[in-house]
Amino acid sequence: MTLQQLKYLLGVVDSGLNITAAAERLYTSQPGISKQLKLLEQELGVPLFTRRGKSLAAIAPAGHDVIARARNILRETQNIRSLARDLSGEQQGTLCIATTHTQARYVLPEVIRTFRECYPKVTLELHQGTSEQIAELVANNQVDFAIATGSQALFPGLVLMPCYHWDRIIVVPNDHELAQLDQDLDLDQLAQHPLVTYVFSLTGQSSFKKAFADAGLTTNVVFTARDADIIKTYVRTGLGVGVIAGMAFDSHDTGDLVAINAEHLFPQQTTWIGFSRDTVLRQYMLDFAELFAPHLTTERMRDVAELEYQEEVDALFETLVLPTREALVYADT
Amino acid sequence: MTLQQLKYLLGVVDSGLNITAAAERLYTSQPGISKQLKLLEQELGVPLFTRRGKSLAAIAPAGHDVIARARNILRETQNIRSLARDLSGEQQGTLCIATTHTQARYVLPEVIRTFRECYPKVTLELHQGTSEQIAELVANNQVDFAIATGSQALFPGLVLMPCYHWDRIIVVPNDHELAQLDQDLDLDQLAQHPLVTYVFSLTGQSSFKKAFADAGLTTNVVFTARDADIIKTYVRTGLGVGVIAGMAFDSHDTGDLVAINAEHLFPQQTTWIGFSRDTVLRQYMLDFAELFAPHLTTERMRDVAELEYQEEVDALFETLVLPTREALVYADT
DNA sequence: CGCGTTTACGTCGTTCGTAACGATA
DNA sequence: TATCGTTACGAACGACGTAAACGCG
Repeated sequence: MTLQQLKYLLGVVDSGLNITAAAERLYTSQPGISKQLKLLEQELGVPLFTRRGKSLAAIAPAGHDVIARARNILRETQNIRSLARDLSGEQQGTLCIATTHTQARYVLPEVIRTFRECYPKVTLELHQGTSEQIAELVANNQVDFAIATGSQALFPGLVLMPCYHWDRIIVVPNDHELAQLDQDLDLDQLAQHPLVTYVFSLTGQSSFKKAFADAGLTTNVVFTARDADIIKTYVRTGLGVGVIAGMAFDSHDTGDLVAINAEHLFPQQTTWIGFSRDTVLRQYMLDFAELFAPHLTTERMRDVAELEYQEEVDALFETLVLPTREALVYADT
Repeated sequence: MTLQQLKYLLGVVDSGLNITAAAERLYTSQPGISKQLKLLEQELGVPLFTRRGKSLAAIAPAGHDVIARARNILRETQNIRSLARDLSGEQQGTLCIATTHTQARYVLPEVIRTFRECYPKVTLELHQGTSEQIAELVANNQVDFAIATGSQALFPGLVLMPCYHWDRIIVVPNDHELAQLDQDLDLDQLAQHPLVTYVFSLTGQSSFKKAFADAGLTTNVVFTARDADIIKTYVRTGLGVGVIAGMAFDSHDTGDLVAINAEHLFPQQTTWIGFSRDTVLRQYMLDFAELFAPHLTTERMRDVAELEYQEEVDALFETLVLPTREALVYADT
């Protein structure tokens, strides 16, 4: 058994049991992988795959176990490398983040700008996707950090640390009747308008629906989108009243849109950052998290990583008063 | 980084930083290890050891981290091999048990006899030692099972499963005055005699002292030994009254010794068997445990291995009525 | 006939063990 | 001087890549 063999094994599995594809991904020759796979199976004395003709058809029962162990092993080799690089003062590396559109578009740019100044040699990889896609990346150990809001249930293997609170706002065109209101809006009024908001995923956005349901109101959601830019576009065309994340309204919108406070209408949201308990974080990763949420000090994160259960993590952060997003504005882009 | 390099690394560490010794243990040449170690350090860019002249003096800070990860990696390779061997119906292997004298001498022989009949090709390794020595072996992943009584605190990384209950008995020579008693002995009477019993370790034997202390009595322990054989020897010479584990009194003793029931004097003891949560157990290992304690079925053990905390394990077994040792007698040796 | 895997084979790099050297106590 | 680690070197092995053959859809 060799680390290479295990690496090849996972490469093949992650390429959909296509050896040729795996060879390209791993920058090596296809017969080489084929041979090493055979050697591994031979050494273990168990077929790891079921084959149809010459092709790999599926993962054999034994394969699943072996693959899971192999992932642990390769993760630990990565951990060793990370440890060593950090200790030798190496400033190069990769920071891989999976996050939602809102974070990627409205929150992270400034954080990343600062980060790049501190660590110009670190390659940044930013994956934007739905909560489910983020969870997928996390499950395969393909990202260092996941940043999202709500939907904690999707990330069982991660340590989730709350970063800041935020509230929704309502956006309407300048000339909309709601723009003229001189008192606080209430849910009744809002429910009388066609609404444009985020796609209802498992992202905890159901708190949107719930707010109306609790008030005994029915809503008329005429359009949903994944990101605030599209919502704003349709709000501008007069399709309806937009409900978006507070930080998604910026100075460029003030010309033709008006933001209306909705703190009192919907529950506060919490954005968190998560990482895998069994992955070693490089110093620059910890520093990134601290840039993103200043209360996430290196020390605190290392403490948190030792905890076994998410409940303990939550308990630790419960005593902290989290800032709201507004309090964290790094600069106005 | 190679699995070999990691294996060599651990070999050197486990040989007290002596490369020559590691080479012998690993059945390879000493320069080979030397070179691979250097290559590893070079690849990682961090010294893993501090050197005094040419000799390895100590493990560098980076080394500790790397070594810990390397142990995880090698454990997982072992797990892969175990899985594969089991799935391919291989009946060969090694069963390594660390246990106390009482178990090794009075309980295990019969279990092992049966086990060997079922699995003649499995090499048995039995290490006898104090609780602390057993804990040491366990910590280094050198045994599959630990079997002991009490002292659960010494084994934080293990899943401990209770096997059976037992009580102490009192042994005296045939002609001793206590041998003539026709009623139950009480602590008062016992305290008036010089006592011979087990060494007080952390083995939970303190319940011995505690029983007397709770009754407001002081004892006169004139001799302690690690094993019942020695205690019985000194009891025969008239040194004092022996207090030993019930199963340590067998038919060979009936000629010149008398056993007196002491169930009502001291709390009941529980013997457990423990294994590491992150080690894959071969089928024959599970079968051994079941031979040792019939309620430890394969299914139950696999369930228990999934639990994160010992408290959950305890809870699961709490609902079971454990047998006493006597109920488990396999045969009289 | 194309796609993907296996087989065959030559090349290259690496590991291994022996032997000699160096350093340390 | 004895012990232990490093360096040097030749032999053997193993991995890799190219090229060709094979099976399957």
